[in-house]
Amino acid sequence: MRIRFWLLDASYEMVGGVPEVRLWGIDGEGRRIVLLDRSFRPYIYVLPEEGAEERVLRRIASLSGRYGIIGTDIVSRKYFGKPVNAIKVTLISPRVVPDLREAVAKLEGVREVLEADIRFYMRYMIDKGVRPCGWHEVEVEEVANDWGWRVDKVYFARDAPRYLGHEDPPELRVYAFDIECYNPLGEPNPERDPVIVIAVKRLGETKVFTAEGKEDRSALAAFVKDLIEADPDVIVGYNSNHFDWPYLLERGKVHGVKLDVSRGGGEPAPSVYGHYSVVGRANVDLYDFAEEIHEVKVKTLENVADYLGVKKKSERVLIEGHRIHEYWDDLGKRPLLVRYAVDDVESTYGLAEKFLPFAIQLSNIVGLPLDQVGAASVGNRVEWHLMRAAYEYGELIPNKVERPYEPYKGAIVLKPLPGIHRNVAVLDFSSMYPNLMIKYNVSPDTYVPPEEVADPASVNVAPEVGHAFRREPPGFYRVVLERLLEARREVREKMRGLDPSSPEYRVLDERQKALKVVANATYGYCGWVGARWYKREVAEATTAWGRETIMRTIELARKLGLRIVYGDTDSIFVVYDPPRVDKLVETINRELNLDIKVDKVYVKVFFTEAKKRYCGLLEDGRVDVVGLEAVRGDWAEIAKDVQEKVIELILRKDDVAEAVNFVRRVIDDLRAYRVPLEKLIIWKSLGKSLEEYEVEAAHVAAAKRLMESGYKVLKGGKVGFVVVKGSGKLAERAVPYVLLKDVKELDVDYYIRKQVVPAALRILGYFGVREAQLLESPQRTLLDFFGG
DNA sequence: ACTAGGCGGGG
DNA sequence: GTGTACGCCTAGT
Repeated sequence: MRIRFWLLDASYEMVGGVPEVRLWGIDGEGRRIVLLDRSFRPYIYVLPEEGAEERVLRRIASLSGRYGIIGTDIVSRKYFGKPVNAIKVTLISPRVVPDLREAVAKLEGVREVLEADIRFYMRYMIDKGVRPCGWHEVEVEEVANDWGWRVDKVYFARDAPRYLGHEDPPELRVYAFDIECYNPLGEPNPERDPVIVIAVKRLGETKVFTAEGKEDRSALAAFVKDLIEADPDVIVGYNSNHFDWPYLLERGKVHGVKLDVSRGGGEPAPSVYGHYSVVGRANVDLYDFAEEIHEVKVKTLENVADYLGVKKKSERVLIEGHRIHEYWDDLGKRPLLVRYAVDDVESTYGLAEKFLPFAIQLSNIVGLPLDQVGAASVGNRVEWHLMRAAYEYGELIPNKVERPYEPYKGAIVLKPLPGIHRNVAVLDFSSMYPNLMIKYNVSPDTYVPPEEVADPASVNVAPEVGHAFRREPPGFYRVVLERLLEARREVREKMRGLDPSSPEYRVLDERQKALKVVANATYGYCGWVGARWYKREVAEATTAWGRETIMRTIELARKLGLRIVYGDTDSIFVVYDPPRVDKLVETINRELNLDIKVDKVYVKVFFTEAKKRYCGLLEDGRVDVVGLEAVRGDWAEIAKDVQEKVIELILRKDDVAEAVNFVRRVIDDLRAYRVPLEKLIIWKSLGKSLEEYEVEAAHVAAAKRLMESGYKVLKGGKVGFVVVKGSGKLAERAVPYVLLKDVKELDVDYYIRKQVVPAALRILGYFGVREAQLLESPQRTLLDFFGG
């Protein structure tokens, strides 16, 4: 019998002494299935020293019995592009691989042991061309569900699954959950504090399980029962890998309640990249995807849901985390806490609808299972994509090696022409670094050390740095990047014929975004010292060619009579003259064989003296703010608001006087404590743990005060503080806003002189406005006095 | 008056 | 644990 299935999750177990790969999925009729394959065996590669093949082979053979080796074959592969003979050592059990690796590495004549650190089910998927979040077909035999797995069908594979494609993903059953914990002592402790509310949501239904007083055993059990009954394909939470799951599991231990919610039996288990694995389902922590939204500074669930239009903050219950226990203890307020949990779980479910389509495409492209792809770092995503490509390309996968950090030169940023410019076009190279790597065949396997360059005509030599790369054959990075960019072109081509509101269009759009993300991240990856395919020369040559490209573009633009006002990395800003710009685009296309296009046109754009800081009014009326305080997360909201308003008045109305008066009014409000506390909080993140700091910065001092008050402050966390009156350093006056007792303690003068005034002057200074002017009294209108 | 540490956002 | 360039704050000398 032949079936089609869409792959959701992969796992393996040893059964009767052999490894059994389990592919959990959904078939063409919507049945949940598991496919068992016992035919695959783990292997590693041994790279012998020159001429040592036979010797090493014999030595490995002598280890056979001890390690369960069932095959040793000499195979031809490539290693950094060079043909090599490697010994492929096949064995029975994946569990023995680490030991075998160590034993073999010690043998005389062994240069390197490769691919001994690849998880067994990943190895299976790579070798069989099986892809998560994609359709496959396979010849099967149905078998009895002896273990009581939570699936409709259990099959034995009679041959290898054949990958069909990623189109038409099935309808997934999504289950969102969120817990609230009793926390009278600040941070809740799972050994002591009960889970008081568990809110869950699936399609069309929201439920709440609550503790009885401080007794949460039955709530826990009811949650487990509900989850099993819902039988979701995807379980989503917000920060669930780092809070909800570990907390629930601890509570389960306290009560002896097993959180046996997987499809194969068993609890969620800590796994790679810090995620929890629920066998047969995809456990996705949406926080991983929210992290990539840079527009939201403090990535709480309510902020992210608000930003994405999933649930407005104004239309939901908000409770400060440290007050949750008060709402539980006060029976009158308990319904509010329940509503809060429901708002949270509805937000989580809404985020799943926003993020999952992208996550699914990313998973399919890089080959990591859906539950891992979000948790994996960018570097790991790129690397898995490369590892898959390496297999197809006959290239051995290099080991991870520890290397010292080596800095190298990056891109060019032009000095802006300060002031206001009208009608400015921004010209952008599309995917500049990937295209340069393709164009010049930049790759670790095409790199030719200086002493080995025999024929200068056969290599591309990078400007400034002089690194040489063979023109032919195509390097590994070229092959991979060409494939990605080509796939993206095809997807975008298909999108053209579709209705943008159709589900098909949405899927394709998410796919093209994922393809772009992976292509663009590949350059950063190649310059990361932790990368398997790291090569400093590759990264260094790529940026050198980037600098050359932008400089030649500037030259060409000038020759065409275009006036350049700014440029950064892969873009130039020119006074828009359509015929000349068209000519430039065409010339670059022809002479550099690269694609540049008009990305946007500013009706007006304003530059200060500083690079990477400007603002502009777009043709459609929107205002872009780049790099300025208004868009930075480490300035008080009041300063950001003021700057944004000043920018609007300058760009839209050319009204300096009105802008000045606006700033004066805000200063006046500050002096009278008429500004809400939220607008005075300064958020900064902790780049390291508190002990590691060399200087006592304000946010570090504030974090220490938080710690003393019983809050947990971790590396990577954000600290919100306000500045209070007093003498001495800022650090001595930085108080966590949650600990502020009276707003009258606030140092409004600090906010005026160090926040509002500098932010306003960054713009207004260019128009001759000085600090003293801003500090004068505002002209108040009647409206201001009578509740305007 | 100066440098260094620290941070965040940009391309 | 993707890269470098950049500006600007405060601490510290």
